[in-house]
Amino acid sequence: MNIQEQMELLSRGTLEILPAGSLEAKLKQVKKEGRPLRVKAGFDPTAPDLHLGHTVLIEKLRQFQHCGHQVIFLIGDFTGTIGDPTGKNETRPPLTHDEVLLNAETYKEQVFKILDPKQTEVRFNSEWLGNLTAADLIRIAGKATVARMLERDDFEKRYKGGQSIAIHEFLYPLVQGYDSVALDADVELGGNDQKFNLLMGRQLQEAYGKPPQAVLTMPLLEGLDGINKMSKSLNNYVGVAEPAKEQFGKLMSVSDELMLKYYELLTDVDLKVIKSMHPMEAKKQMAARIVERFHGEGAGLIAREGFESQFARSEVPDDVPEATLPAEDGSLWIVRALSESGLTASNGEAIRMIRQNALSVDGEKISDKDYQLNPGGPYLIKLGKRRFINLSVEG
RNA sequence: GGAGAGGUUCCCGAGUGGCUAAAGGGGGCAGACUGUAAAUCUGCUGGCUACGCCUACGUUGGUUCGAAUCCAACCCUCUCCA
Repeated sequence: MNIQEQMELLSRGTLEILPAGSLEAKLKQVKKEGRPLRVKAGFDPTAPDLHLGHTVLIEKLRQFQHCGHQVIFLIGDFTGTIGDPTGKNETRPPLTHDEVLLNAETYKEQVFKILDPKQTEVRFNSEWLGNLTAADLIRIAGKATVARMLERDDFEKRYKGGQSIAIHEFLYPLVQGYDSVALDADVELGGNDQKFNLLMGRQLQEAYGKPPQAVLTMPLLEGLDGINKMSKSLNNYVGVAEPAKEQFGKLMSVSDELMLKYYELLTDVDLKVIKSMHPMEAKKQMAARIVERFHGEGAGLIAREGFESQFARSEVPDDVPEATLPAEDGSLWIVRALSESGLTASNGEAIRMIRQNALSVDGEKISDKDYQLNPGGPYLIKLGKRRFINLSVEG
């Protein structure tokens, strides 16, 4: 692929290339040197699952590979073990190194559904960060200023908004930037929220006498709520490893407006075509496409059929879980059945659901909270639209 | 180190002695409707086989018939000054 073609592919969907023209310059340079680009992207292994938000970046990495370049999939195991000690609203328990490594394993598994392992170098930043001395760290810290740190959008907001900023949070960008120094990255890829950190990488590379990396930022994918960025902690995500049915259902729950953004960032379909379609049909196709990507050919159609049967025609899905509970005094109180089987979190919730007319047993609406199940079954218990269980009662 | 503000339920945020399981909003869940787990509207949103009991307003004690509300000590956060 010539440089022109590469630029076209690589810049599609990107928000910014910093500094402008740097990527093209890098491409020309490595071509002259007869080597591939070293393209770095970092991932924080604080949760075991990758979600669609991450795949925006991973897709882009794959495109780099398609152009023949070397991808460095960097796992932030060192930073992950420190955890986020802001402590106030989001007290995240710091992970142990073992937990982080375990998460990293699942990352690899998931990420190679998209990336080519032969062109991927998986690295852990504890390799070099773990060996830094206090003196080293202070030397790195000397390369940046507080005023510069406060330019970062989220720091500025928190600072002005009277929220706490712990000192070590200033160290994060530095440490992350140092990764680029250690890895001799030519290009670093990140979400738009990482822009500051990515640029810090440039600054540090220069300070250490190395050529500064080109920076590529990608738009952040909004979560299912359409407001916040997709993240596990906000529970507005679609996980790469989730069951097809679950992914499909979640994708169907996005607003019509958000659907367009998903098409834009997660597919290569022409948006004009989508806008001319019926929104429901467009959404079903979007969900199916994405499901196919992670579950293989045909999975999208199966998920779609399951969805239509369960929600459009109110049929019972075919994978209803089974459970057995013992009777008490000859029968089983329905409220206890619901809470014990895990359909509801408590008796109180079960009673509320019944009062709201959400319960049916074997297709019959039950509105009496004192309803008893006789020994036998299995009873098909349905709570709301999505919770099912086949429950047997042991006499 | 000094002066001030503050810590409330999943989140934000009212509440300054009993009417407070605690306004309002968000989120979540349910119902109706539909074009879908969109949108909209309505309701519910600590636990307990429950007209009652238990647990909850940073922590621990205290005052009081009675405390999220008053007092004391402590912990934590923010602002200004140094």
